[in-house]
Amino acid sequence: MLVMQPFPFQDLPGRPCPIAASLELVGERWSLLVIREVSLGNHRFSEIAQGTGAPRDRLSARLSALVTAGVLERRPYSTSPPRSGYHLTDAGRDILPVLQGLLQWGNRWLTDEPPVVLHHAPGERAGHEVDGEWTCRTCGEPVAGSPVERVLTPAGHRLVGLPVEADDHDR
Amino acid sequence: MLVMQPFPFQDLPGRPCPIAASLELVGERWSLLVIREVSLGNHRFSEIAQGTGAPRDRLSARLSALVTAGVLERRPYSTSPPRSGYHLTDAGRDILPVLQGLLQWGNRWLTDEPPVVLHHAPGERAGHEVDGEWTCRTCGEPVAGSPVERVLTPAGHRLVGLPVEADDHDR
DNA sequence: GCGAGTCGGTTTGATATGCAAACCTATGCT
DNA sequence: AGCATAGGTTTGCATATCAAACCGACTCGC
Repeated sequence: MLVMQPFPFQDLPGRPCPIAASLELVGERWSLLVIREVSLGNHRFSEIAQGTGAPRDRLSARLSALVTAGVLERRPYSTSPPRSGYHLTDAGRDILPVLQGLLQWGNRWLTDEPPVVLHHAPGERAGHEVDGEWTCRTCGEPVAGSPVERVLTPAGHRLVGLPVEADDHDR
Repeated sequence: MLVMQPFPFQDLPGRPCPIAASLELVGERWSLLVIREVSLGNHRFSEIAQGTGAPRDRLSARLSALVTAGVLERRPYSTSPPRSGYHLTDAGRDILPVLQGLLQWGNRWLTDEPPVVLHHAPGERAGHEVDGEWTCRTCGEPVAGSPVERVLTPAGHRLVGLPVEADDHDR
């Protein structure tokens, strides 16, 4: 299932952490908005530029980086002139819950009148606004509020407090 | 429930979108890692600096911005010398699912040997790794894969395709 | 064939931001 | 006094970002 380049966690500036690693790939400005646009069905350079508001040179750089990272793929839709659209890979689709989390957080805390909300089961009578929470697929329980333990592998550093620096009492 | 400043969605560079608005507050480099550190129990400047690896001046700027945004609050823990720690507000705690999403995505796609994983119900025999998904609290169904409709308010622009520009055929 | 327009970028030059390292203030410790 | 620690701020330089101009390949209308 691992199609992307293994990420060198130990090269991260702070603690070796999957969150920091993820942000190295998709945390730069415009990157997540590019993924949003593509997920909305806007696959072309000009559409993504309009939807995000990103400068064209930044957009070009981000698109290349996201393709290299394996989050997007280029897919030709015309040979003359040669034109390609950008589409989500499996990894790209798998990051959409993060965007839904940001959407819900923004709607909850930043406004009384959300410009866009998600509706569940839109055709049915019982359609309702999505009220998302992060839930464990294995046991069905919400992750927030459950007893959760963070388990570290040897490279994982200490979670709380300062790491013990290399001992220098002998110099 | 809205304790933060209402965000001017219409001032965003691209479409007026809660995701973009959220990223304006927490999308800059180091911000989400600062929130991660505080959520781990590292409340002091030097602890956060160590845990994130952020330069001290950047950290200072991010902490101030996050306090202003209402994601963190300063809480004095010593009067002489005057010292404060940084703690999550309700809004700050509410963004942790986004970090869990990034954690899981990084663990899934960036490595075979995650440096840190979340374990559910650690004391019990049935403890297991968290396999999170974004689920609707109202109906209990996963959001991914369900029929979901994006509902726009008037300010929400078109989701797909380019917006119709102001007509200029008469000049 | 010719001019205008579109698409997907790249280049340019000014501005803003990020960075490491040094510095500063207040305090405690001996 | 002399040194150490915490929590920053300042400095000087490097990098990234931005808006705007430019470019090559093509299409369309005539």
